[in-house]
Amino acid sequence: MTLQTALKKNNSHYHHGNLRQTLLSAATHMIAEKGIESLSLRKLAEKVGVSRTAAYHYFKDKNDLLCAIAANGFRRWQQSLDQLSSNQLPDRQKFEQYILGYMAFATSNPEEYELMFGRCIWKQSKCTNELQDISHSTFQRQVEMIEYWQSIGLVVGDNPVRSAQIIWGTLHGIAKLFIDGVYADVGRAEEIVISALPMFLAPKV
Amino acid sequence: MTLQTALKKNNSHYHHGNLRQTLLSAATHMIAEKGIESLSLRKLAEKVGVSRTAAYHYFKDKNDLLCAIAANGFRRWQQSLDQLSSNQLPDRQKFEQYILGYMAFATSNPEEYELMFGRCIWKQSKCTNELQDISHSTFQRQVEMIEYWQSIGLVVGDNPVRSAQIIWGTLHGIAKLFIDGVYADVGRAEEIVISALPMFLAPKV
DNA sequence: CCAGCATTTTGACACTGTCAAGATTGGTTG
DNA sequence: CAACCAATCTTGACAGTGTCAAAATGCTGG
Repeated sequence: MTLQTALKKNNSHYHHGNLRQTLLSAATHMIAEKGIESLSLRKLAEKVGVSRTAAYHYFKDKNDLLCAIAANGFRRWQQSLDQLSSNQLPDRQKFEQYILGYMAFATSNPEEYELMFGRCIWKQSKCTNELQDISHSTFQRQVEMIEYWQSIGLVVGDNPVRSAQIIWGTLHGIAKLFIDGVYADVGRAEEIVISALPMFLAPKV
Repeated sequence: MTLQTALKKNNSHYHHGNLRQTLLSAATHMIAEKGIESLSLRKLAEKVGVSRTAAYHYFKDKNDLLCAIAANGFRRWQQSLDQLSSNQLPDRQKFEQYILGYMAFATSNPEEYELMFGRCIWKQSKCTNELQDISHSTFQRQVEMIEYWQSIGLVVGDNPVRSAQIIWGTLHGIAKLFIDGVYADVGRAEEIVISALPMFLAPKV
């Protein structure tokens, strides 16, 4: 195409250089803007200024690309957890921050969140090894955090895995009801999750 | 096509008679079998033995068809609630049955559940009036049930709407983690939700 | 300078949802 | 009974999708 050729003349490389990264971030932006289901490889390619099948050299599939985006999401969330772990707040506040942080992460990147925890990737069980690994280690880490909060008597229950499942389930459920549009007004999510907090805390002695 | 004509000769009607209902139940079965995303109007039409665009006389859209299926789901769930309301169990058991019933409904009709509460319909806010109405009345009803359980001191909290949101959120979250395949082994769902039950109950006086 | 390699493009295919226009039929009215 | 009408269903067509195979392009080491 003449347009494409002109564009390439301008940027002056047929070999893009870092196409994989470019595709990833463009796709991430498009998804955040218009939603997962309206991302097509062809529109993505056009946006990046490359031919429709160029992505196939870096990603096996469309699914493979989505997995990579989800993996990035897990990395970002892990950084959030790092930051939380390293601050000096008392445990009770830390737990509260964890809850609020989870909700904030989910509601401010709803499409990425959907990719990370939604049916789109997990249901068809076509999950990349990379994604498998990082998600597992994230889950593991959350269990450990809750295990600690439980061991010091902050959180109810005697089975840490079980408590983690329930707490995570609650956060996930509330987040999803908002993200998926069943509940309107995402602003209320924080409010709700704060109300739920006492439910998780062990009765004061 | 000769084949179609032959088939029609056999069944001997060009006018199907109750195509709408036939489409609905065929679609419901296909979805339950192969998942929402692998339902196409064309495959559905072929299965029913009708041309690809026949459905458009009864449903505005593919989305419209999905909404109708979801609405049926809500009707089924309301029947479950009817049955629950009309039995003679003590309140505590009734609440437990509600929790277990919700989980059973969700995990035994995962695709229908996804249609009822998932992003597919709600997110794009292209929800039928019919679906809007029946879902609203279902939500309302659940709030009323929880309001009652709260008024008799069985369930924690002082704000019934809020409690309903949280309890529903928890159930929804756990259900979805299984349905979407984040957690494997759906059999464990019931186990988990039973562990969560005490969390909802007011401390015994 | 050229061969080989990584990278990108072109062409093609099957599949999807959906619209407009035509074909077929059963029921109603004269 | 016949003729029309409205409901119902089909055909044709179009744009969009993911993906594969084969070709084209540019870079790099010998």
